[in-house]
Amino acid sequence: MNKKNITIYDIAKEANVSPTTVSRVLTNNPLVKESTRKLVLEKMKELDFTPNEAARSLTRKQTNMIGFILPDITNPFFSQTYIEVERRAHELGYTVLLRNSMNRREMESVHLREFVQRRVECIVFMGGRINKTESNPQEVEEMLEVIKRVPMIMVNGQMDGVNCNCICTNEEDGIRLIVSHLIEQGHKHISLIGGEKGISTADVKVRTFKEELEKHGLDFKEDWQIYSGFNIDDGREAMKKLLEQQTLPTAIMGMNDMVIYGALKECREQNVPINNFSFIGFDDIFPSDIVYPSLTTINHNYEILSSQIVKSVQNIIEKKPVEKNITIDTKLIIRESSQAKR
Amino acid sequence: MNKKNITIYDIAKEANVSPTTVSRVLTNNPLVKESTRKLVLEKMKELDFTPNEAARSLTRKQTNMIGFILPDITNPFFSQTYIEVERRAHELGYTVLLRNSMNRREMESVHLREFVQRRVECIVFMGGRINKTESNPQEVEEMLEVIKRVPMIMVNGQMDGVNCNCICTNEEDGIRLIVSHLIEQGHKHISLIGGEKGISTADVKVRTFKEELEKHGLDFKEDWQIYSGFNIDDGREAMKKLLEQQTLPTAIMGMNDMVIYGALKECREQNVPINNFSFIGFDDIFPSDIVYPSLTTINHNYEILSSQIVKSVQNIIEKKPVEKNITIDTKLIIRESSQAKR
DNA sequence: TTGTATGCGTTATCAC
DNA sequence: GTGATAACGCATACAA
Repeated sequence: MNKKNITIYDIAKEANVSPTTVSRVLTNNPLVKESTRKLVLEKMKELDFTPNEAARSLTRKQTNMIGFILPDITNPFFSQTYIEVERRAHELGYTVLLRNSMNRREMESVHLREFVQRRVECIVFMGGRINKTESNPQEVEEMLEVIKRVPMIMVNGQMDGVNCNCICTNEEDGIRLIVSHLIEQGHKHISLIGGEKGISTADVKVRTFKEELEKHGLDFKEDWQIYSGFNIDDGREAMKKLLEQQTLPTAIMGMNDMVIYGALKECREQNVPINNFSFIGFDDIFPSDIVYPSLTTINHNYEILSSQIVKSVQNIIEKKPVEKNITIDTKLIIRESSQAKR
Repeated sequence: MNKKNITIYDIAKEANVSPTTVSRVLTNNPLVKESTRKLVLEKMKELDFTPNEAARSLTRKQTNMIGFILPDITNPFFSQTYIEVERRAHELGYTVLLRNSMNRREMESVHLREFVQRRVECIVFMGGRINKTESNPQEVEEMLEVIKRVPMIMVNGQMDGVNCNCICTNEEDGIRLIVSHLIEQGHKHISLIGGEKGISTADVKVRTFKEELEKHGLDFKEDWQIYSGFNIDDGREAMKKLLEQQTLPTAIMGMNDMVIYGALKECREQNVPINNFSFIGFDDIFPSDIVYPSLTTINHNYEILSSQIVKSVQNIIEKKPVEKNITIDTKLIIRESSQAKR
């Protein structure tokens, strides 16, 4: 904020009308005569006037802001989701506030508090606390406090004890698509690497994975399901452990694409031919199309996901009915890494 | 904003003090007795009070917001820069508003207008109009209008006729590092692909590239410098054209990493051995460490870059002296793609 | 230390 | 169609 702030009073004076009238043209009130509207607009241009959004928010009791908390925008999974939300929200006149939590609880708390303070009209939450299979009581309580003040949408997660809108990828189905695909390709020995026990997205995948193996009459081999984490290095670590085993699988699924990037890296490091395995990721983030071999993976239908998010946001803000739980179907993207071998 | 908004007046009543006193504890004014401060805080907790940021902004005439316009947050180059800025700004109590312009001028205008309206205290600008070698007069004029109201920092760009703070990567030096490295590796036939004529970052690189070749007594071959764009597909396209040539280079530099990802892809598509060439990118975005072969490239020193951005933001807002033009040195990251061949 | 009065820049409610 | 006037929720100058 600079020097002399010019306000609707200044415009009013210049245009020989009341501040009210100026306000009316600002709000596109049709009750104002065309000629005076023109005059006012002219003066606004002349004086380089821009309405103060803080003042507007104060009186209208709405900020047109929505808050978006996610773990890490440098992860393409999140940026691909975020950018679509931003675009669509913008079309509806909403400004989105992005905050990275780095999956850290204090960060989440700080951001939540700020959002409440700034009176965002809806919060979109991804990652962190809403991805724990067993939710932490303190975190639950905090969420409940927040939800009393501002509506929230949880994306790809939920919290027991927090009744709130959820929009989730159908991860179970994603896993089914993968297993079916691998079996079609003739695989009987499948590994699942990465993720972390207690993180719901990992638990769900492991559970479904087991179910699917059983359904198809395949054995689940404990040693081939290796937790490690969700990042590239975690993928390397898991792959390293896997390669130490006596017998090896022929196909390797990752908790996400990142993990597989790491696995590929580890193979190269150890001079293990990439072709020994079929690799499949999860998320279909953009590098999966450019790594070598390009990665077969599960796509989240980002457009649908983000459009659902924004649609829910809008309905919530406008107090229209909203589906509490929305599931987004995934699709299998087949690339080089899972082509039939030998 | 929900039901009955509770305000400092409600707290005041509950605590039997004046609203002023409540305001004082909100602003950490030390003049308030410890016991009453405690009482007030207690009541605030009891009533679940959160100060209204819009109201605060209005009276204090500061919003603690900074605006950040960049082309596309899904591009790791930008997200890697952005996230560091967000983190550091947050430590200083600033909220950053992120806006994607998709390099589109109208988008930039819309965002600029919104920033002015929301009274952000500083704008950080990347990409789009500030990367044109010849700046558009209308865009210049708009920028001047904006700058009159809110200070701006241009990152990796500038505009003739707009006197404003600039923080730029030393791209010339980056190119020099690359050429030297390639020559050390014994290369005499070097190509530069991607980018777009008229975009300053491309023009600068091409110019420096020519200078460096000459300096080292190598010929600049017109056919080996191929414009196409900055994305993966543009890289493919350029590589395709290159492969149609009679004689081929032994080393290929890209305008950025993305372009090289595309080039690698095209080679595979055409069954051209990757090993025929040394590849070098620019930016060191994260997939460069996981593509195959991992990509030698130029790193922007993201920590230094972002810390400089935030430092400048802070100085500008606090009206301390600021260096108008800051240059950030790059560093060469050597990976597999440029190891000596044959 | 604490309280009163006023301003911040809009919008909304009336009345004219 | 237009104009006073009162909110909106907080901070600050000035008093006490």
